[in-house]
Amino acid sequence: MKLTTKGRYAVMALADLAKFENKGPISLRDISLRQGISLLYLEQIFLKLKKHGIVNSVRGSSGGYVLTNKPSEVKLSDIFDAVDEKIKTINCKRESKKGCNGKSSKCITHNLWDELEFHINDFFKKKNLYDLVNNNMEK
Amino acid sequence: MKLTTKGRYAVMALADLAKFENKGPISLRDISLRQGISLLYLEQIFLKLKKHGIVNSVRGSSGGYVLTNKPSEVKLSDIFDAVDEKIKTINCKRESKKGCNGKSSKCITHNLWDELEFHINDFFKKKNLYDLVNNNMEK
DNA sequence: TCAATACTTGACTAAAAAAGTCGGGTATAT
DNA sequence: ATATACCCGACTTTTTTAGTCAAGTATTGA
Repeated sequence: MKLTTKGRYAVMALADLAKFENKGPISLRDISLRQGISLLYLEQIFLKLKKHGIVNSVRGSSGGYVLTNKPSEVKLSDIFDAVDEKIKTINCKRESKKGCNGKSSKCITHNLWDELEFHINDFFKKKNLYDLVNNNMEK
Repeated sequence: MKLTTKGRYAVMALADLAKFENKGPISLRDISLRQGISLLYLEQIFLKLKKHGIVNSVRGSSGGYVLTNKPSEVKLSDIFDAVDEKIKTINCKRESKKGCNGKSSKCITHNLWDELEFHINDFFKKKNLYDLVNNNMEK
């Protein structure tokens, strides 16, 4: 069980963005250098972040990206959502073999995965970019 | 972010074992049929479970596997451990590029991943096979 | 005894997903 | 007008996961 780089990079990049918020648009090039993430990969990630309204872009030279909202309003769960970092623990459904067809006759561990999913999502819903940058990690 | 089948299958199979505990050794063939998991794959998984002392084996016909300890004493974290389903969220270390070399100068999100890891592990430490089989999921 | 059952082990392979690249754009500030 | 930087789809490589195979060994029951 692990996070993909996409999710991790997205959070790192946005934390970087939050940190330098007051400097106007930040170019991906800067983030790439500071965080050691491939520029081309970052472009891919920011495309998604933009589509989901988490960042806005400014084109042209001296352009870059800015956060749409205040860091304290950006939940980490929103970020993971945007880059398709889903918490998926059940694929019982695929195996039509035994039990777990959704409604009745759930497989023996079904509830467990449901609960885990909730537990993790809950964790990310409680954190925002402001917490991250200011190291407010005691929540 | 997702669980691998190895971890899921291990839990499912052991829950099955716990359920039929009083019937003596349970063969992998039975588990395979009941849970719809490939027999050959189960063998691989149970090898690991045995190495980690979670199950014992009885050879020969009418042999099979039994739980070493009572279901209530088998934490899910032990199971995941045994089959290498690790919760690994950080690999900051690989990238010697920027920050996060362990001690000082941790990367900006280092604490976050640490905390997540703890959070998930904690979840699994609180659950055991008995809870699972008896659907004691409110913990 | 001997055949059937079931565990043991390492190596191998196929398939899927993740990670990252490429090429050719478009917009804008200086 | 030119350099900077976002935009976008398609592509390739790498890694991991999932599952198979072959060749065993041990034990029980008929």
